[in-house]
Amino acid sequence: MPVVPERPSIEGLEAKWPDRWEETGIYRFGTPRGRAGVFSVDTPPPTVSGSLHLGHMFSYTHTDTIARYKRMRGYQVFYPMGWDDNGLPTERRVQSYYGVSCDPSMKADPSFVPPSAPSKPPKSIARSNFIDLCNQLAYQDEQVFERLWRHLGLSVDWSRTYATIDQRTRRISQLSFLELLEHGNVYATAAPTLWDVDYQTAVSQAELEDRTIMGAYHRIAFRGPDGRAIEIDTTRPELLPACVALVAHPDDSRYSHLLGSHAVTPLFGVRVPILPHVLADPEKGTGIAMVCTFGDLTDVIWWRELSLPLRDIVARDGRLLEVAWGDPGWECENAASASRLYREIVGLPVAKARTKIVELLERDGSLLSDPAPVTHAVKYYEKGDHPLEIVTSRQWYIRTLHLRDRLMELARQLEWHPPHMVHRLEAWIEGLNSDWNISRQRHFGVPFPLWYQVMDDGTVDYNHLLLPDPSSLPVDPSSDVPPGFAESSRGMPGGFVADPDVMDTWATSSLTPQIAGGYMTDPDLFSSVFPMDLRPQSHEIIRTWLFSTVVRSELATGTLPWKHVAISGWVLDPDRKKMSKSKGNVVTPLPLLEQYGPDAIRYWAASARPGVDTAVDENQMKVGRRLSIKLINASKFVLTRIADVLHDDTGADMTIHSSNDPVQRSSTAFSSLSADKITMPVDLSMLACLQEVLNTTTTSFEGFDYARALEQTEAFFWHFCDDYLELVKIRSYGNKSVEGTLSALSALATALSVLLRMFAPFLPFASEEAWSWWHDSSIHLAPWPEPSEFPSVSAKTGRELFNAAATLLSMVRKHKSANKCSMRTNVKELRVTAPPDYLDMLEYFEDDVKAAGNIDKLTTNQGDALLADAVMGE
RNA sequence: GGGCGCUUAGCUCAGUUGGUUAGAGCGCAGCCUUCACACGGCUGAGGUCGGAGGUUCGAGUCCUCUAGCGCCCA
Repeated sequence: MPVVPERPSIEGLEAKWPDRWEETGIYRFGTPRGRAGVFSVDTPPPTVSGSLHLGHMFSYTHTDTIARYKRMRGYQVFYPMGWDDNGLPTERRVQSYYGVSCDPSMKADPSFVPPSAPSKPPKSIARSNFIDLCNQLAYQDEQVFERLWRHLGLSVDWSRTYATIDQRTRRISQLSFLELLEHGNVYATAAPTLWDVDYQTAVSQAELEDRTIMGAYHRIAFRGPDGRAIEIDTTRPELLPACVALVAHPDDSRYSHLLGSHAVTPLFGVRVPILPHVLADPEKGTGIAMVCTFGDLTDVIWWRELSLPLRDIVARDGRLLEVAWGDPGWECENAASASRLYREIVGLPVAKARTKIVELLERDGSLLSDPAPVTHAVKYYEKGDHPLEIVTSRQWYIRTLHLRDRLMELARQLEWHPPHMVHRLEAWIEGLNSDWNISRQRHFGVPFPLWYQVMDDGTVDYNHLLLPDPSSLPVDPSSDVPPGFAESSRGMPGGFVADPDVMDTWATSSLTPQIAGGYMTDPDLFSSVFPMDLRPQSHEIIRTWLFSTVVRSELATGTLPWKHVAISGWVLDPDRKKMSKSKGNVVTPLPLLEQYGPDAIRYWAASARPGVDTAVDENQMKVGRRLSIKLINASKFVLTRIADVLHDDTGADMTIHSSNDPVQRSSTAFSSLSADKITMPVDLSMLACLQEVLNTTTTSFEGFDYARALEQTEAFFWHFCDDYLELVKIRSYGNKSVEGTLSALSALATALSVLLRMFAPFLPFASEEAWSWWHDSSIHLAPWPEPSEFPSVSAKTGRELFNAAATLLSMVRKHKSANKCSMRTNVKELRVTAPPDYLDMLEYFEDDVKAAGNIDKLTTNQGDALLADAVMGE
């Protein structure tokens, strides 16, 4: 039986409601009734390694307000949560948490027990034991995350949770790969690849970032065709042994006489061609550059476009490789001398090799001046600590370059909120310069579902793929065997070998609409939810997550994966600095949730405009907390008024614990109230104002502008409490006319019902609590308020009337405040001077203002402006 | 270097197609406690909208230039 508590409170609501919501399954998606009635959300799964920070609370709240609004609009809301647990972040977390490292060459230990404390130095363990630890730790983290999300009140359907490493995801990810393969959208090739030497894995364009670092130009002398020196500036002299050409701009008159001839490198005596290329920048250094395989991406372009030979000297660990000077591919003037010099640097990490080779050049007299410091932009893996190297290796690529025009078209078809965020994607597509490398030389990820034939001479035939039966997916090619082969022929002549790599984490997480929606596994579901209605995410992952998801959707279905994308800003620390672990200014959400309550955190989050970076602001949280309390108290007031006045002893739908003695009084109060009982012009006018606010709020929500919706609702609510409740308080007690009282109570009930529902997407706890005092079912399944719930409004009862009454009431308050009186102080006489149209309205609210202001007599005079002069009582 | 965004009260931010004396919250000041709310309420004082120029009867709102901050891309 619903009860209005005597002392309502927001304390403990976060412990009470999530369990009930779960028990009653109000957020379950259920069986779809067709695509039109569904609103589907493709939430980007948060990375579970590490901890949730306030930024997560922020952006996921934005999404939740939209989901709740759509649910109240009658949509079946498809809103699952996923965990992004595969990939490097989890590996790193396991390595540091347990103090272990993965050694793929070790055999699995079936009795392996994880170390209770991190071991130092890290203990090497087998790949399968390592993966077990990854799975275990990710699962633990996911439990913590889910509790936090529930605490925040996300209206997620937890029965549909997925993880990017789980069985279903691996199956869909591998199915999708085979589909790409079948349609020729993925290919493998040995090519120059951006490589992180610490993680020892390839890195894709999307994972790069430029960092400006200090370097130095070293001017070194090559021997020109006429024996004179050609001066070259380079920041990477250690790559001199890998030099394969010199390039100058074709229009650069300083070097045009040299083009087509050859130069000889210092120290190693290698004869290299001097060639023209437009990318040689005459402004840079001496204007003529050495091409090495490979110092940077421009080298790759020159190497490819000028058909230069390959001289690989950087190993995957970032150290210089052994080189056989004088052998084919390593021709030079004096192999013995080249070998002797190279021995000084072989095996060194590139940075050390650089120092050493500068010494050698200096000794040789080929270093023409002291190194000149420069700052320059260098490519890094976004998670890495050392500049990327470029190594040649075999990798799988998804074809994306040829899609550029189509992707641009798709980018513009998406509805962006806010719209200017489309530029981020356009700029990215514009700058695409390579196909998408999806091979990663890591462990905890989705393996490529394929093997290669080993020929009779023992070499691997990469052109001869061995594919699994799709029904057998997911497979792990390192332990499963291809159809028709036995495990005993693994690695043997005539047998097979597994592709050793796992897919880039984006290659899997780009499939979230397909994973959550059951692509190729649940066609009915998929057709009910795809393309998804909404993709919420933050702006820094537009080029990665959003982009890659659009690519995969286009390749799989030829459509966009979603209709709308809503971008959330970043959460900045209270000083408006970006939060980062290294700065130590990351704000953890749990203490704030406990201190202010989830509604307050949601209020702070929902107050931020879509896409706008927002500082952590505890003041806003306090305001949200106060709003929740106010909502509870106003609800108590309205419901108590209704029950106290209209109680009778026949019904049994409501119990009131009123002031002194908790008397149980039953009432059929609400059946006595209805829209047609609302007859008083002020009441009708207040509802007309509310209806207007409902209209604008609904429009805001339709445009995904939750912040404006909240602002509008909140502003009216304070107006309602400060002015309307005060105006009708006396009348609602029912000591004058029955008609006036019923009108006030009916209007209060209507307004409260509408306002609670308008707040429900933002303050799901407080609104549910107040709603539960007079309803059996959840407010979150209640319909969004509709115009038909409001009484019709005549010209006489238009929106001005309520505001006119509030203005006069405010003047009375101001007068009392200026005279340092209590608001209840008696006023003998209020003399109102006002224009005629105001005086016409006054008759409709005169009694209410007199009651609210404790005014004995109200007299009027006609005048130009509204004035009110109060004669105070004794 | 190219692009995007921001710059409005002490602070954090609204200001939708240009239109009456520019708004909110916080903070601040003053006042008010039986009768929904002290985990409160009321009232008030604070900006001429980064700068310069222009279009217009009229500009925070449009245009040009410019300064600073942030971000994206190269």
